[in-house]
Parts: sequence; C-alpha cells; structure tokens
Amino acid sequence: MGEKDDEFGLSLSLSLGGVNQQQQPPSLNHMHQPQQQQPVPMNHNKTLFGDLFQLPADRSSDMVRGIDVNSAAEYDGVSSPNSAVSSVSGGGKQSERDDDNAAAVAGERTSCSRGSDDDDGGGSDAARKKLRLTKEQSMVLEETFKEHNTLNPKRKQALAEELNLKPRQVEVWFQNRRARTKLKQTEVDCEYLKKCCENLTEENRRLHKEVQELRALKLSPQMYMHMNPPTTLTMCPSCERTHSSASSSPATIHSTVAAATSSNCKLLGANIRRPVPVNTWPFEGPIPRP
DNA sequence: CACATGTTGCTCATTACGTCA
DNA sequence: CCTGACGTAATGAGCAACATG
Repeated sequence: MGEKDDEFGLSLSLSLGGVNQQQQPPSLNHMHQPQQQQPVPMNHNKTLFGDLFQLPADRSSDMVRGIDVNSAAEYDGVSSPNSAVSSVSGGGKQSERDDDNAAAVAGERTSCSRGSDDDDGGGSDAARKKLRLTKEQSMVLEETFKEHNTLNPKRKQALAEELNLKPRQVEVWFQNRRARTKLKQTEVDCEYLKKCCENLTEENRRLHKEVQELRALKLSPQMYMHMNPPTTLTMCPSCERTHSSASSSPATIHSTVAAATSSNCKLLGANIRRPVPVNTWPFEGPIPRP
C-alpha cells in the first residue's frame, strides 16, 4: 500500500497531468511530455520500431490482447504472475511481503521454463491472481512514467526485461497509472471549480445586496443630497477615475461597480489560481485513511 | 482514390485480489 | 478471526489512427 511504499522512503513525486497528449491542460505541462513519443500513431512501432525489434517479444505483449494474459507466457523466462502470487498471500508486513513477493516471482521465474505457458493452464481457477509489484519495480516504473507517461514498444520491452515482468504487465501498469493520474487531476479540478463556485456565489450575493442599496438610494434622492462628502478618494484601477471609498453617494456608484468588477476579476483570476497538481501520487505520501 | 479489414494502443468501466484497521 | 474499506493489478469493450490489400 501507499503507506508502506512511503515508509520505504519511496518518495516519487507524481506530477499529475492530463495524461492524454491530446488534452493536456496548460497547468499540467510539467508532465514530462514526449520528446520521443509524440502523439504519434500507436502502431508506428511497425514503421519506426519494427525493424529495431522484431517482434516476438513485442508481439507477446500485444498478441495477449483479447487472450488471457496470464496464459500468454511467451515472454522469455517470465511466467505468469498468477502462480507467483499465490505464495504471496497471507499477511505479513510489507517488507516481508516484498521480499516474499520478489522471491516468489524470482523463484517462479527461474523455475518456470519459457515453454511452460500453461502456468495457469493447469489451474484455470487460479486465473486471476494478482502480482504485487516490488518496491524496485514500482520505483523504476514510476521513474519511467515521470520521464514519459506513455510507452513505446521498445521501452515497454526494455522495461519488461529490466524488471522481469511481462510487457503486458508493464503496459497495464502504465495504463493504470495514467488512470490514477487522471483521477487525481479530476479531483484537483473539482476542488478548483468548487472554489470558483463558492466565490462566485459570494460575489453574486454581494452584488445583489449592492443593487438593493442602490435601488433604495434611487428611490430616495433626497437622502444622498445630505450625505457626507467622500472622505477619501481612490483611483479605480480599471477606469482610472477617482471615487470615494467612504460613502455610497452617486459618485461612488460607478466606482463601486468597478471595484466590484475588479474584485470579481481578482476573485476569479488572481486569488484563485488553477491548482497545479504536484506530488499527489500515493508514493509521495500515503492517502490517509479515515 | 475510396473502401474494407487488420493491427495497435489508448481510455474507460469494472472486477478481483491483497492488505490494513 | 471476521469484515469493510481501500489500493491496485488485471480484464474487456469500444474507439481512433494507421497500414495494407
């Protein structure tokens, strides 16, 4: 879990971002965006990378599509996580678990020959056991994600080999990671919009009140004939006219509105900045439980 | 050139598992 | 020990972009 990850000093800053290259909000530009992988058509691997990496391995990731991934153990030396995981179950502390997990995975890997793609073939009931990634695996994936939040086949393959995972697992991790990022961003955006809404409501209330006051003044013109003259004059920043800030005489009407307008702008523009999500990834800090 | 088909990778919604309080 | 909540790996459907015939 996140807490555990954190307790291992794993502080990977998660830059939230529009994961999507197409729809990346300006505020999220710190999301490392592609030098190498622009919103390039996916199957450019065919043209760009196809010759670099001729495909059995890559195909293993993609041919898995639609097939039960766990049974598609084409990837060299990597067995299904399923069987590995079964040994992980049982409640230990995370550190133990990680070791166990790693050991289990490693053992599984070494023990499982490449040909034995029926790792779950024997027990199809064990079809969907979950492999918990080790700390190191998560860390490497996270670092890679920070560099670029999408994968090209070459990177996928390289990562898979480096981490002793199946390419499909790397792919899934990135997909889920993008989903988490997006979710976090949505939450941040939601908060921002809520704040905007609150401020607008407040401003609206204030303006309504002001309109009522002005109407009242209009109905009783004799009132402001006897009002005190403005005590202080200030410059309206928007129209550069002077106005009083001490009374509600007609002279202040414009300025009041102007001030309201400018304050409104301030409310929406300056005071409330669109939040730039930073480091909201669970690795950075565990999401506290209630 | 327009079209049908296949491939690939993506998002989205959901499920299932592992862990913890 | 049981249980519910939570995080996350994994799955499947559907879509878009592109290549190919």
